[in-house]
Amino acid sequence: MSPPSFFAESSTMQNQGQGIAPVRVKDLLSAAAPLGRVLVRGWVRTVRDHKDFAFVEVNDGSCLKNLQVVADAPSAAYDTAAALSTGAAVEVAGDMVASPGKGQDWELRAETVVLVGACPENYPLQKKRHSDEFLRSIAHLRPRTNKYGALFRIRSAMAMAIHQFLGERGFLWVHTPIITSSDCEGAGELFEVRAGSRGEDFFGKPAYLTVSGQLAVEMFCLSLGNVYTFGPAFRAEDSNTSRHAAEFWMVEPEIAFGDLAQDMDLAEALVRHLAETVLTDLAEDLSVFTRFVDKTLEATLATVAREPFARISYTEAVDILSRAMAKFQFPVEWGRDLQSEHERFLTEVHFKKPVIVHDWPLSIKPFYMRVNDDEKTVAAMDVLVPRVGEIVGGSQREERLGVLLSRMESLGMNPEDYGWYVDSRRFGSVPHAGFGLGFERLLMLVTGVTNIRDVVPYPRTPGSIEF
RNA sequence: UCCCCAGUAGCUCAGUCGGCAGAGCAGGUGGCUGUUAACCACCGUGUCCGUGGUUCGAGUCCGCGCUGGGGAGCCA
Repeated sequence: MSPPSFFAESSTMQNQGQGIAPVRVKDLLSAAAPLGRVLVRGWVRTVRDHKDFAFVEVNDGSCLKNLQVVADAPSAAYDTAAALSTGAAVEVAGDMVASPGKGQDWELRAETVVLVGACPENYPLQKKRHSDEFLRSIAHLRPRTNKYGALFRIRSAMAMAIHQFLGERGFLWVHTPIITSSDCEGAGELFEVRAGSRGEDFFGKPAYLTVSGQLAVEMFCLSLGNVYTFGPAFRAEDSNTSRHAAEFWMVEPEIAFGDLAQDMDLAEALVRHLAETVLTDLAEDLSVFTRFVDKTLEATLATVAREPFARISYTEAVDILSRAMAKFQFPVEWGRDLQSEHERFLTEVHFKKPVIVHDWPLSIKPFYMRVNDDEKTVAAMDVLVPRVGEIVGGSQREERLGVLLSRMESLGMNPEDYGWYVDSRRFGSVPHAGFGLGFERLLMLVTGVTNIRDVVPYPRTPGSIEF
């Protein structure tokens, strides 16, 4: 049972419970023994009223299950309960007793039922399945459904698990800036930031929303040791797909004195740990997705969590794809980037589990990735997972000043624009490596949800910022 | 940004060859002694996405636009 509510004593809300501390439904339903007189607050999912009694299903968001409230007639509690409608907010006080009916262990025998907030008949959520498209149009109400309640509890738990996993391994969380000045971090179009009437004058130079905290966090890696960022990133790309959003969250660990092998080890350990966490700690919420979204989800997650990822070089990947009998729309040729269909073939058809592809052609990767001895490839790696595709992208960073400068030069970049970044290679440079894990793509992996818009509370995509 | 598909009641959808706008669910009313997305009976529901055109007549055919979805590119 969780600790008593912080608000138990200080609540200003007038309730009928005569000072009883409110209890969350999750704690009530998991109780081993009767809890006596309790107070519950939540939202009505459905009402079944009969002549002599009424059942009210109350959900307070703490867990998937509803609490069954029973009100006997004749009583004021019955009159209020029978008149409740789906969506109404209620406060119920009564005795927690073993349920004589089937389907639940406990139920709340209501002494008082208070209508906290009424809900009229034009409430959009009904006691039936709705399409994801419809629920997306009422994003402010969809967390009241079973599926999205479970989704956002899982989202919170995954974020917590990431902090815990990295924290336990000595990684420090660095809050890199949301507003940046570098206009060429090597990834995508930028959103420009303006300050009302002062415009660009506010910072004295153009400012943008960050596309990645990597360059900034590298500096802290070279001072604090192992570090990570975990926060929002923004891309102004006109991407209209189920896997892209203009605002999304990324986890970006950076390993001091680390190489590509350690980078792959950490990425694999993190993804496997998160899959295991969902399977073991979030089984109830996960069941929604196994039942209604993807019947094979648990098997897929078990494979992710418990089998080592395949690891192949880019050159080997090209070899496998060239020999594959599958017909690809796009040609496979050393030096070209892998297409979605190629990624899916590797992870879904060939290996049937997550695959790490490492050592990519230098010509298709950004300036900060470490050049290998062959001078044709860089120490980069992508983690590909079934259904989602690329979930992690990372590399060992180029720590040699001369090599970094010549890479920037050959890409037409001006090192003076990155003075602070280049400085780090001048003053006590060390090998280091890191990666970015797309948080929403991780959520798609662990829930089976196929549209990124459905794992974000209020999704932002081109032409869409309704909420 | 490109290709494809869709838009009809609050929701999910049917609507034949161009000829009076339909069903289920939700909602309302009543009934029901333990229900589980309860059940039974009865009741209401429309800018057929918008706009222009073809036609005696358009939900239906054609053009344009908007919105949503699927796929591609880019990427996390």
